[in-house]
Amino acid sequence: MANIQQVAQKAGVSVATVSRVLNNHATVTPKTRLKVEQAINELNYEPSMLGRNLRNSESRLLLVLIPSISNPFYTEIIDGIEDTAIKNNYNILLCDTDSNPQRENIYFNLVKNKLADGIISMDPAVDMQKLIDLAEHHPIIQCSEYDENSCIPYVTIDNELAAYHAVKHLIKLGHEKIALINSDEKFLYARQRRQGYERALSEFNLPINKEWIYNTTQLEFEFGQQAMKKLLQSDEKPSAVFAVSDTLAIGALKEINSHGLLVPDDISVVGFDKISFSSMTNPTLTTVSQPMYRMGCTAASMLIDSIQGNKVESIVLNHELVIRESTMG
Amino acid sequence: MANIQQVAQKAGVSVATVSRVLNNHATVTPKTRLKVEQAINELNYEPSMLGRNLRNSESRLLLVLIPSISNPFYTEIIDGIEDTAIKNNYNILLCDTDSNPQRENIYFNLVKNKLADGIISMDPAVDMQKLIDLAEHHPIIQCSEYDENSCIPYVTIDNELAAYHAVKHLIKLGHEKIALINSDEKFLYARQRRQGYERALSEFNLPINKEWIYNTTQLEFEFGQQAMKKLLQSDEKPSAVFAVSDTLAIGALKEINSHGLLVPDDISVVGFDKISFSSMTNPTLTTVSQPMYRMGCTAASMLIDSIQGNKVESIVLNHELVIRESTMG
DNA sequence: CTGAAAGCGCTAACAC
DNA sequence: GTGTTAGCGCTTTCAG
Repeated sequence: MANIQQVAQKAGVSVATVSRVLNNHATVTPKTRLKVEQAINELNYEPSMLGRNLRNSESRLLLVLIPSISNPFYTEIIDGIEDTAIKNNYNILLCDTDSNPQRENIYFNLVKNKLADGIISMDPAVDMQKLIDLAEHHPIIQCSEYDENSCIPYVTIDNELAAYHAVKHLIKLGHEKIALINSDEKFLYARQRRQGYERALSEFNLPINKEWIYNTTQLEFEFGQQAMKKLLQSDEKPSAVFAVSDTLAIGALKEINSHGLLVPDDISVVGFDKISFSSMTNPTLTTVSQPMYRMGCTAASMLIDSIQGNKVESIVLNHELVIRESTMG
Repeated sequence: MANIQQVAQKAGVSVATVSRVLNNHATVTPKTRLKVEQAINELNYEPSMLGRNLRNSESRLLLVLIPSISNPFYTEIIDGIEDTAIKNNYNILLCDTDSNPQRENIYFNLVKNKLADGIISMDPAVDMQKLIDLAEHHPIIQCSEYDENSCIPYVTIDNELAAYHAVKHLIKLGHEKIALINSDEKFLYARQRRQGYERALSEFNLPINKEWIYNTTQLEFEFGQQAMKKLLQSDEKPSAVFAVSDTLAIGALKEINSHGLLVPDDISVVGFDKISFSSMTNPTLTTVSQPMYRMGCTAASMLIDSIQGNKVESIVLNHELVIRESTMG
């Protein structure tokens, strides 16, 4: 692969001039510019980002940390991030951390080592202390998941309010025995959604029954099934279930089905995230929709802003309750 | 951020010695090594990959091209790639091409520009000519999808045989009216799977009915629904459906359901890929399982081999038919 | 408007 | 064992 030297030689100019042509520095005669462009074409030359980045100490690469590529929730957010990044002449690097600290470390090092300019973290299981340390010297944005105590900017929705709305919807339908399938409450969003759940119940003077609250360790379908199985064993069966993730809700749906019960006639179900599969279930799933694409765009804009040395403020976006068959008695 | 110079100065040695310590070149006195390590710690020094890569002209980054992060089929493959890459001290960069040639270009440039050492392409819609051109100077492996005429090495399964097995399974169950929901036959796997479908029918002297063959333009659920809708309108309704992707099969399932028909009693359904959702549907889906994790591992090994200058041979792995409720009359 | 030259951070010959 | 130095490919002063 040719380098800038060879192009310069072929064009009969200096490397500086070639560089000027490459970077559109207006101060080049059309004639020399033409010569250089010809040489570039003939040699099939492509500038090396490595040299450029080393010189400019920037990589124009953004890291996006996701716990697992298999969670469909992230799909649209990433589209938003990617579109915005490309628009600003950045590229993104998807980092599947698997919630594994060792992998996490690798990606953090990419930033420390100047191979990436900043990070958008969407991993709820991220090592917060390390992220905070990194944020001292490098631009970092949290997306969807965040830490309220750190001063790392974030973009998210109001999880408490969203959960409140979901549960209130069930109450308005006449449900009084509403179960909660929550994920691990070490995650902030899990704690917030539980608060919303409890607030809705309290507001309508419904008791909070511990037997109807189940915490899963993970978000895969199977954990939703397991949770539902347990809930169906309780002394008094709930008549509705709010799951903090569509994947869990879909698992619950499956379990309810396999017990010969009907949704929503016997039990109503509400999920969270509006993943694409949620309209393929039978019945289709009522769920809380986050503005995922916009969330991604916002996070990317914030990160790029931050890279360019600007101060950025955290943002809370609006959610929306999507009512479908699983709550349409 | 400190650089190697400052470390050398602080430790009272030369940069070469620091470099030796960093790269574990045994020829360093324990005493000096200690001094250097101390300086590294005090300065919080992290070597810059940019400098290192420029010097070594390698990035130890592998590009993985996927058409869309939302297709669950790729999840496990990527796990395999990632594990193997990390084991060999490489990192991977997930590239969501969206089957958009412009994005594709960006990623190709990363390789040309030495920011990545090689590519694993899983995008069936990739611009083959460009890929072939790139492969002349850069290590490239095709995974799952491939071009039979290029000499780019690939790892895949025998799609024709897999489809043959799936359809034969339906025939053995007594089905004679078997529909095919295929994707766009500009893709090799689509052509191969159709061949397998036709071979099975021919072998049992079943006619090939054009009305029962439907080609979708995309793989999302909705396209499976649409296809099934069309098939249910045909003069003679099929009694079984083979879809070349689980996502399509799930869409078909949904459509059959919403017509008040039962699977498998009225219509049996077979999918392809064994994505995680396929066990969450009602009924669970019979499907063809590819050894995805191993496929990913293999692709990564081949790529790394290729980067290290070795010749690599294409590999065909075995598939497996997973029989579940959707064909258990 | 263009060229010469320094230097980004690092590694590997080559000396000593 | 360790230091000196050239150079990876590029951009950007500074002169002219």
